[in-house]
Amino acid sequence: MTERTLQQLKTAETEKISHLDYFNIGISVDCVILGYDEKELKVLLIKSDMQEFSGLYSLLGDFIKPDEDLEAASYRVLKERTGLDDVFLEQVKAFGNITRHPSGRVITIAYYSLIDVRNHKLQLDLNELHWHPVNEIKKLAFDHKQILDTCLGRLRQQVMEHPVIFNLLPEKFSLRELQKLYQAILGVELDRRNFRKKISIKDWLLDIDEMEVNVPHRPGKLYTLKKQYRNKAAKNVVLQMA
Amino acid sequence: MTERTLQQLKTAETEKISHLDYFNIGISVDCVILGYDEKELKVLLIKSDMQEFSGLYSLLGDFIKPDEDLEAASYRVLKERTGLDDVFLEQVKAFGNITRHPSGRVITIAYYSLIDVRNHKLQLDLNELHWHPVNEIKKLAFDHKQILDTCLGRLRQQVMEHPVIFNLLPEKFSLRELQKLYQAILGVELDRRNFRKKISIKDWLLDIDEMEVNVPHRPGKLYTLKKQYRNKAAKNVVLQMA
DNA sequence: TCAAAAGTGTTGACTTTACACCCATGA
DNA sequence: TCATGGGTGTAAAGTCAACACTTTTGA
Repeated sequence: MTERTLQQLKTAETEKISHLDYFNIGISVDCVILGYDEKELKVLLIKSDMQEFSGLYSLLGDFIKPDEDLEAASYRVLKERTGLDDVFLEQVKAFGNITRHPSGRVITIAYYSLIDVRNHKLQLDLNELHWHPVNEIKKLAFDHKQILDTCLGRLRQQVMEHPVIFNLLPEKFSLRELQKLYQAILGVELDRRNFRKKISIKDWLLDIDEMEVNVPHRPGKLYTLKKQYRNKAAKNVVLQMA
Repeated sequence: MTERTLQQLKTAETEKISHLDYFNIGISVDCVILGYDEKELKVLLIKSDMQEFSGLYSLLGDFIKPDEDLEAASYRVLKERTGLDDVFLEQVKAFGNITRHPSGRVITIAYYSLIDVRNHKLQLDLNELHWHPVNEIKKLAFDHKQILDTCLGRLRQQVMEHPVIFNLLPEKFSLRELQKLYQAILGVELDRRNFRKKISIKDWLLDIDEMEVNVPHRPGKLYTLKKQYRNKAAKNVVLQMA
């Protein structure tokens, strides 16, 4: 870390003063913004600007404005950081340990978001904002590692029940790309034939009669998610016993 | 409603003044406290003391204190209302619509709790606090109907994966009681033989070599949940694709 | 002609469902 | 003796997992 960077850091004390309006209890949203780059699941992180967490990365978040819905605050964070506003976003849970924020009492509401990394040609280099492979993350500022893990757990839970994973892919994709993405999220190897069978039973995909181009092997068919499944809000899962 | 009751009601305005400390954004917890009385799943509700919701019932909740964990606040509400403190409690999600509370901006974090109704011989008659069959609830104060429905959905989701349902039963129970409880929660009829098979595979239960007494039919064996499953905190569900 | 992945079915193991009879108890 | 639920097994259907060969393309 350079001298210059050190001087720019806020302390918990200075942040507390600048956000004084919020402190009895402050409320924020934190977004686990996930993307996929053909190999790995990645999360968008920013270098923490708090001295207490110097050198660590943190999730993207902000305080909620008094006249702003929870979802609106999350969408605002997303829009500010990625330029995207038509994205999948789902609340996971609230985190509220007394000591989780060094500036004072801050309860945060965690969201996870799935975006197609090809859609944002944005200012990633600003603000030390970067994609990080989720599997390589050991430690984050605040309790953000715990938040990340909780959100990844929720994603794994949703992924076979609901067609949410497609938010991470471009509009047209091959079954190979889709399978690799499932494998990246679930952390398992899947049998190719069984995978294709399972997906075809779900009847989520539309065969658009196009083929891959510029692949160094036999091109596969391209598919797209059927329109009726392209909602950006998740539904509640209801499992049945019998 | 009597004249006397009307006079006691707070208005949003008076509540706003008395809770002024909390308002930029107020944060509360709301508890969906569920019990089971051998026939139905019931939820503990209190008659709303806000004029805006006069005649309606609401969940039990309170504002979070600045030095209090989210879970601690929920446990406090439970303890105050039921006298119980060793109960199952799990966070579901936060609700934060701008207009959800007439006194101002209040974000609430919803918990659901499972208790054995036989354990609390408490002051139910005070404060118009009563058990209500969940299936008969049409409308509640605030957005509490939505919160209730969301919590019930979460309960249904958890119930076959994790041994949480036993928190609603006395320590010793028969398989019939257990089956009826599953049916009440899931809203389905289950085949008795298949149910017993499925439960026995899970290996959650200990045969304590006692029989039901005072039943008007052949007494069934009594079981108890094995000690290793008797934790009061739920675990995250992780579903696997293959 | 090689490397890489596409495309495609079958079998056996396991899981789930549907279903019926006799037994023990209290009223 | 009747009503109620206890206790128990099997067969058929459905689902899931394992597995291999031929084809198409680009290098």
